[in-house]
Amino acid sequence: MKIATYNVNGITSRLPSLMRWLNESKPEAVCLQELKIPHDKFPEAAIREAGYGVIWHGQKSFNGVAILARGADPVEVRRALPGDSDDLHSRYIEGNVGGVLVGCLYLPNGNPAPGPKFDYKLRWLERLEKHAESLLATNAPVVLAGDYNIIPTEEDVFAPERWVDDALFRPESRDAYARLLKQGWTDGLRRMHPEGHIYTFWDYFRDHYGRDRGLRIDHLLLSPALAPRLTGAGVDREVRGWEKASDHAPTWVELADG
DNA sequence: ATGTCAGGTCATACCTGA
Repeated sequence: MKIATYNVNGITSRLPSLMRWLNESKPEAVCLQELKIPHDKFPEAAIREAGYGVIWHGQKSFNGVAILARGADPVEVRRALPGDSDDLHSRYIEGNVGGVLVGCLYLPNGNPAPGPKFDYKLRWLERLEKHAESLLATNAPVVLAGDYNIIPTEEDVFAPERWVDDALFRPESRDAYARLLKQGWTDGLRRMHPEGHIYTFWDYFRDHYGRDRGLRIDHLLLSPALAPRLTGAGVDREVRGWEKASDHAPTWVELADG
């Protein structure tokens, strides 16, 4: 099965591209981020007409996450990251798809750093680490997929020296990502492609896509029960070049039947 | 410093977030 993550940067603007990509790529499960739409305005009918069941958690203007499942309805487990009931951002949803527990996340950007937004990012990361640990303790096949807003290493950014003060590349962010891997999670893209630049995001500014000045910030982390089934991984980077594209490209892993 | 999207509003010009 193919499991993908795609930050759509506004599902209203991206609906035609999303439909085209679903039809061409036919992933079994998809995590969407940055829906940027009120919960009751989500285009559920269009998604279902494309052959996907869906659960989502919208929010006016910002954030918003969804899980799509081809020919089935995801079975929702939770729609918030545990650990702070006062955090009302729609940034996490979790559900079962085809025997795999899928956690769909949109990690806070955190800029400017330092500052309250960066503090929020670090608190969110602490909660994610705690929840990820509890998921590992179940020994279930789990994928934590989404826009992490973290550049894991210097290989994952076009000009690392320019990003040292950015919340996406600060040591605190990279260290948290490294701690997730140390827990036992496998970075699907890097496991299949250990060397070289892989980008999932290109800024709208200054023709970054045309000049391939990108970042790798969309990740799919596989639990030890799932990692042995990994057979492929990639980025549908041509989608970033389509008309009215998101600044992110769909990113995916392929898994053998369990 | 530059500059581009998307969504929203005390809207047709600015604001925030990214």
